[in-house]
Amino acid sequence: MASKQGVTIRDVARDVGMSRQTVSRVLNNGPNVKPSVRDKVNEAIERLGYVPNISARRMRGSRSYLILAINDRQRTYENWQAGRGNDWVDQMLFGGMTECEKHGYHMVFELIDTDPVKAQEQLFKVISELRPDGVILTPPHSENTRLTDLLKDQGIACARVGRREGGEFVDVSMDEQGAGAQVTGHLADLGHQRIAYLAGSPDYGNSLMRLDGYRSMLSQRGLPLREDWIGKGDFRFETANEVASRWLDCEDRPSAIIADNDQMAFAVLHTVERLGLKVPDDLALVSFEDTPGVRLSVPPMTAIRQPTAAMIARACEGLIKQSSGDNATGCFEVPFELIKRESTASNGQDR
Amino acid sequence: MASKQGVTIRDVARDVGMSRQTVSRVLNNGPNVKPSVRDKVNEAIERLGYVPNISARRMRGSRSYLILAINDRQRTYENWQAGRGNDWVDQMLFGGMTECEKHGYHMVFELIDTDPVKAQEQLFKVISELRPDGVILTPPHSENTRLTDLLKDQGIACARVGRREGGEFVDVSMDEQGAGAQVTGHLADLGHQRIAYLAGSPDYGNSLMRLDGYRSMLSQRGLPLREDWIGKGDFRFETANEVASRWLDCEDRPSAIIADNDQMAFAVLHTVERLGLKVPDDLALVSFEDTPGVRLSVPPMTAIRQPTAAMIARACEGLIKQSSGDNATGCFEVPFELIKRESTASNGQDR
DNA sequence: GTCCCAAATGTGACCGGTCACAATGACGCT
DNA sequence: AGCGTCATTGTGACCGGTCACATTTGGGAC
Repeated sequence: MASKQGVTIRDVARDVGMSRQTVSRVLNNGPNVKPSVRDKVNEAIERLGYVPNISARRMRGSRSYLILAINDRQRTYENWQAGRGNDWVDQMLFGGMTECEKHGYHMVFELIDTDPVKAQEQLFKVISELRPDGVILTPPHSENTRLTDLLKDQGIACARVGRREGGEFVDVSMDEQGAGAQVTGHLADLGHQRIAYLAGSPDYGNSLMRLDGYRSMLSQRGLPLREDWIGKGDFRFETANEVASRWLDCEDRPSAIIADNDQMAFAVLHTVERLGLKVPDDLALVSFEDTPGVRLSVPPMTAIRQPTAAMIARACEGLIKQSSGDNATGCFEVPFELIKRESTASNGQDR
Repeated sequence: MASKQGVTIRDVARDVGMSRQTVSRVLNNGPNVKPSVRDKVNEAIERLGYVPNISARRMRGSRSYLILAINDRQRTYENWQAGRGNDWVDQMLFGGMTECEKHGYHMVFELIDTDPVKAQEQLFKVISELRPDGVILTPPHSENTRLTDLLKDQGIACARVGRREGGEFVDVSMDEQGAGAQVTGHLADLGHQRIAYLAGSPDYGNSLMRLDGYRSMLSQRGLPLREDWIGKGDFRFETANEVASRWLDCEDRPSAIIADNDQMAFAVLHTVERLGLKVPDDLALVSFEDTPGVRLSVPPMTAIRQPTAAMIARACEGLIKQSSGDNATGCFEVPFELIKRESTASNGQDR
């Protein structure tokens, strides 16, 4: 049959007439290797098709070359079951892999429960088994201090997506306030003066930051701020529907609505349809979440694209640096993007 | 700081006053362990919080407890970049993890290039590093014989998604022909008698199988088969647009269209809109691909949901069995689902 | 030429499990 | 009691790398 294990470091060492350790030094870019030897070893590695075995590396060595990405099981399940259409993991994979590859790392994805205690048990098991060099926590687990404490205790580097404290972590986030401002500015640029904001939960920090951006941009552009046009939503379709109906089913209606997430944006679209209005002619619409549904709706919506891939890439970069000994902790912001689509393709000036 | 490695098998052995090997036997459900000893060991494992280290396990042992899932880099990139909204990896993760967890396995996702030679090099590198117990190839890599040959040569079990040969592989697919038939039957049940089929590429086997299903169901229901209502598409939006225009912009138009993928279904929707028609009142529409866009379009489309999660779960199950010694190769079909949504919510009888 | 120190290289142990095989114990049968 | 067989348990080696430390080499200062 087949050789279960191919070429080993000893084979390479024998080939070039050097010791294992010298080959190991070349592999790890260690110091004190004569350039000529380094070249000879590299040539032999190439020629023999030697690839170091990752399991063996982490036995005696301190690095495992694995980055573990944690996602929430319930959330993943719901997205899947409800067919809600989220490509979060797709983006994580793309962003993370691209970065990991550069450094010879691999990504393992794991689902854990939302319940903090269960989550801790599950994470403990996984990190004991795999001993990854770093763990990426995504919401809602980035908030779970049991997990961060566990990782600290086990001496495993940790990156948190959506937090901005830094300290001993690699915190990666986007500029929510700037996004709120930019969205509002975009609408103002189009001539809109009657811009409503359908907010998510006030318990959710990011939501408040966006709202801040909205407020400050309105005042910066000298536009009126109407408190009755700041809708108290809860990220859900139904609630947003009610608010949108109240706003739109009257003469004194806004010319643009900013929705805090995709579900609420859909709700607005739904209401608009029901009232016989048209997007973007009668109403400009922007979503704060660029999920597939938002991109493919009729009409496609202008949206803030959360830089998931870039955030995960940044997290990986930090964790890998961290495991190489460099201190890479801190709080990092990744640039977001405003994707302009048809839902804001009209001119707001004439209203 | 922290203890880099926690409890080892020797700690457990010492605790219960037995040898490492006995503990190992308990871990692996080996034979010939006295029940009382087994219980005592399990209790100690629980109490000490012992979790076997996966890297150490695969050193001398033959299993690595890793399943490697291969996705196409370009495809993933395009889905991401174009914002096309595919939740393929999300579903893979959900299906794969759920199965892997049961058996103490982990999933590693890797992206490789479409080019067959590069793909082979990249796969070689990854399997040399990780030595996974099994590899799942997804399209288009399930067709690449360089990869399957490599895996055979290296003695690594291989599952292929979307193929149906079996042999020495774990081939997992869905019943495309049945899906074609069921979709057609669903429309016939609603009273539709004028059902058109917008086919993808004739080079693509699955596409032909669906078409077969369409044909046989039409004849089974005694409905007319019009060759001019079998549109030759290429899975792309533009081409489908032309075909749909030709069909719909006349009096003698179909009352229902089946589109071979989501892009073509969107194209039909687009054409319908342009012509001032309505779905589902003037035309029933079904997509053969249940991507997020399809679920969230206006109106939401009836579609065949490709059982991605279930197929990956099945693949994992097969690979894990295979690495336990059982022969689990073969050709397996996973049940698909017809998701009925608004795009077929009208009665075709009155046409 | 000699000495010294740094650069370059080599050696044995070790990481934490599993394998192959040896050793012991228990039980039934003649 | 003696013996064979099978169930149960233990022992040393080993997987393929890296660590810590030992050893050799090389080049400049004296």
